[in-house]
Amino acid sequence: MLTQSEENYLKAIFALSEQQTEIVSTNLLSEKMMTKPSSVTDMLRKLADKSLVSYLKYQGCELTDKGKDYALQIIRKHRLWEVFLVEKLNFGWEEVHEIAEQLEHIKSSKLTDKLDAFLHYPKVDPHGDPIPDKNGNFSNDQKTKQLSFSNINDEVVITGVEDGSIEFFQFLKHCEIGLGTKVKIIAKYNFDQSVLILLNEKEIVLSELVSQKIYVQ
Amino acid sequence: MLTQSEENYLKAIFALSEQQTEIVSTNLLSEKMMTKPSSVTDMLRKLADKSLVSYLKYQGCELTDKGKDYALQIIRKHRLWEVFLVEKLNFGWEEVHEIAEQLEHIKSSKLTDKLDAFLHYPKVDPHGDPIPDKNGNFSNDQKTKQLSFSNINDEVVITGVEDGSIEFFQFLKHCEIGLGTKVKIIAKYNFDQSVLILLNEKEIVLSELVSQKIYVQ
DNA sequence: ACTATTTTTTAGACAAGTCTAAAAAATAGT
DNA sequence: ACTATTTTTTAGACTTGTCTAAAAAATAGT
Repeated sequence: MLTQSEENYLKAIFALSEQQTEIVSTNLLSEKMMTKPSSVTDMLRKLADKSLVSYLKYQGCELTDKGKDYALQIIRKHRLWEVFLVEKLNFGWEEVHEIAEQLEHIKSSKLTDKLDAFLHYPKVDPHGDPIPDKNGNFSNDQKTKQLSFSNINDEVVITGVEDGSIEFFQFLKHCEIGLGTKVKIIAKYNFDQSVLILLNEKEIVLSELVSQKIYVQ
Repeated sequence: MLTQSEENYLKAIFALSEQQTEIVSTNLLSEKMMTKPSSVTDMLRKLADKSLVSYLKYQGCELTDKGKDYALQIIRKHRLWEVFLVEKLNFGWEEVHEIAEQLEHIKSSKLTDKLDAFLHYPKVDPHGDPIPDKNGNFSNDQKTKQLSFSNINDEVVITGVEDGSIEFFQFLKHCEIGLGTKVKIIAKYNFDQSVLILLNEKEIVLSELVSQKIYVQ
């Protein structure tokens, strides 16, 4: 049984090795965890002792299969709780991350599975991120294409958004942008890479950064 | 913001000063917390520093108003989560306590209030224990009269059960004894203080101990 | 290839929450 | 009231997860 801190490290290593590099460096991990590199070194030795990561001095770390399974279970719990908070308790997108960070550490696989069933086995969380099943399997086809790559006159459906700041989520809420929202690309401006879209009969300009944080299909 | 351990001490002090004595001794608390008395002394000094308990060396402790409020919020969360687990996720009575022990430490009063609303503001948890409202108020009329005090031919409704072992809850489940169950007292045996009851057309003998752990009205 | 810089580790420290062993205070028995 | 027992506290230690400062290894610049 792992501590919350150990679980948070596993989750961070998993996320970094997906987004960035296969092998995660001590410094990168220390930034993500908002701790000092020396603290990371200590933790990596502990996780290596438990066969959750493979770690070689000065070379960085990588999750073992066991570590990856464990990380996926935490991610599963996090995303299921996010669905619960948004769909059942009517929380806003921007509020759920922090609470799910706490709920993901509750230890009871029976609880997780019953929650999964209660929510009718959702495939994605409120941000469009895929939810691993009981065995850690998931299909990741929601967040493949950024809105910024769409062409003029394309009519697309929003399938995901990048996990970002509270302000970013509040902006999306203000624009009425959510999963499943249909938008049409009206224009793309080369001078600042912004995109003009049509959404619910309103025209909205999305900055380059925003258009890269929204995924469509 | 308190740690889980501090919260658990507050909860234990609250429970003991309700069930046993106004002022809780170090030894009694150490038994309840399953720690050594020396650990309790340390913690009491810490809680006294935070004005959550009043504590005098060698004399025991008592919750301050602030400590009582805090304890009631934890109890509120615990019991709301128990209702959620039983009513929404179909957990059995006997399984929910351990999970609720974890969930009660999730920090978000907004979550607690939204959960309360989602469950339609329940007044009691699955064991018949009252759920404090947002302000810590609750009415305690569910668990006043033990089944053992009922008289022959009384027809009563079960309003609560004492929080007990997993085996005790499994026994209740097997007998189909739940909150709201109607029973009729058929006989009381003086030789062992057991009670014979009629429940769903079946006759069941309840031992003295069991009849004292069931509350009726 | 050698030095300068960056990255990572080691060594020693600290707070929280626990323990054991010993001392001090309170309580009980006669 | 005095001693024996019980209760409670103190003192010192250990673990977890963190830190700072210094040392060691790896990387980059010319």
